[in-house]
Amino acid sequence: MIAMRTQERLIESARALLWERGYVGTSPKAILEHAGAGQGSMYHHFKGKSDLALTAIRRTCAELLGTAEALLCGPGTPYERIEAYLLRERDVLRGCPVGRLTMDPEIIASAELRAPVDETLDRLRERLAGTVEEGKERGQFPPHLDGEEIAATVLATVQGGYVLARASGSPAAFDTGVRGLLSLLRSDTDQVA
Amino acid sequence: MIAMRTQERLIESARALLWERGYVGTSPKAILEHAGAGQGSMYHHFKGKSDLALTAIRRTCAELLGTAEALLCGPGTPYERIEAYLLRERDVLRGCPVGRLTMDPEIIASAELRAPVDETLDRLRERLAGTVEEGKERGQFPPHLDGEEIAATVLATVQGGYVLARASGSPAAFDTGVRGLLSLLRSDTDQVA
DNA sequence: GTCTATACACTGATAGAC
DNA sequence: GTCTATCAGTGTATAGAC
Repeated sequence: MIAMRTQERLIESARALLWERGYVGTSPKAILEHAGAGQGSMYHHFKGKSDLALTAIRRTCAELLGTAEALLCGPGTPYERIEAYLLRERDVLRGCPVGRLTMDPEIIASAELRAPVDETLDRLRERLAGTVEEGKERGQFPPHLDGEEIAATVLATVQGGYVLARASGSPAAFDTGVRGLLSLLRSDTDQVA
Repeated sequence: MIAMRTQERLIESARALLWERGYVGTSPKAILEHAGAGQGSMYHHFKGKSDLALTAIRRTCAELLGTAEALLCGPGTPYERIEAYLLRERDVLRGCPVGRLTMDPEIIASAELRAPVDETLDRLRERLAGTVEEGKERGQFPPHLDGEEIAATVLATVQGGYVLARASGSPAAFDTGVRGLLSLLRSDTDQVA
């Protein structure tokens, strides 16, 4: 945080605290202390808490979408790309920095704050759905599977995996759920390139 | 709330607010106002906010577990029971009253508050795993599926379904994810009683 | 048992000095 | 741009009257 401008430190501090404590659980004071800034700085660069949060959330969403799309548009067969997305390294116990926001009452109550979250998960679903459809065309997945449905299942398994892991205090439950999903997808996979 | 004793009204008010706003987002004042009680009542019946929350959480966990086990131990084949659990009526946009607590930093930071959440989701997984294993014995599911893994996948799909639904502001995403999961389970199902 | 009164820190925001 | 000072309201908890 040392070599950043104050505005930048505020955004990064807000991102970290929103991930850890959510919107309701994050106070301007906590952000300012984390950023090493005085009370007035935030109100110079942003209209208030929600304005700073919106900037932070948009950046987090963009980053997450970039990471996921890189894997889903990368090399390999459709199954392999979905597998890569599911098995990618994650800080499981911290939860999903985007998904966790959906449990925050003030994020859901604000159309503006919810919008980037909605858009991010929606694009991820589209990308996953496209990958499944491509797998069907290539004969890797059977035609009776629905791309949109499987996409939602894959994304839900990931988001719910975080819930199970955090409840148990261990990443194991996340991995177990993912392995189960992969075994179901493999059952349907003709091992064809 | 009219015919209840004050203590009971406090617990039910805490349950409602914890579901809607989480632990961090729920203040004693809000609980007292919702319950129509004065400031002192809560501190007569409970040691403080966390003590009341613990009582409320335990009751919510017991209720959820009861509902789920009734379906998973009910009539029908293993597949049908899992289907009944997945398709049961839910207030999807409100989220899971137990699962949402895992995104609360103060619940996770407290071993005492996290314990009932952990135990509830763990028992649910065990019950689901047993159901899958039973399906394997009966020849309804193929032997290569792992009961524990599929149980985690099923539970994660439900928990993650809430996330997708709340993000999009519509229950549709939950249903889509569940349909995808059921289609994967059916692919592996020999339609045998 | 339930109430009001009170305490003290924190919340989100503004004013104005530098 | 950043700071300190200040504000009205809220958060969690206690004291003590009834």
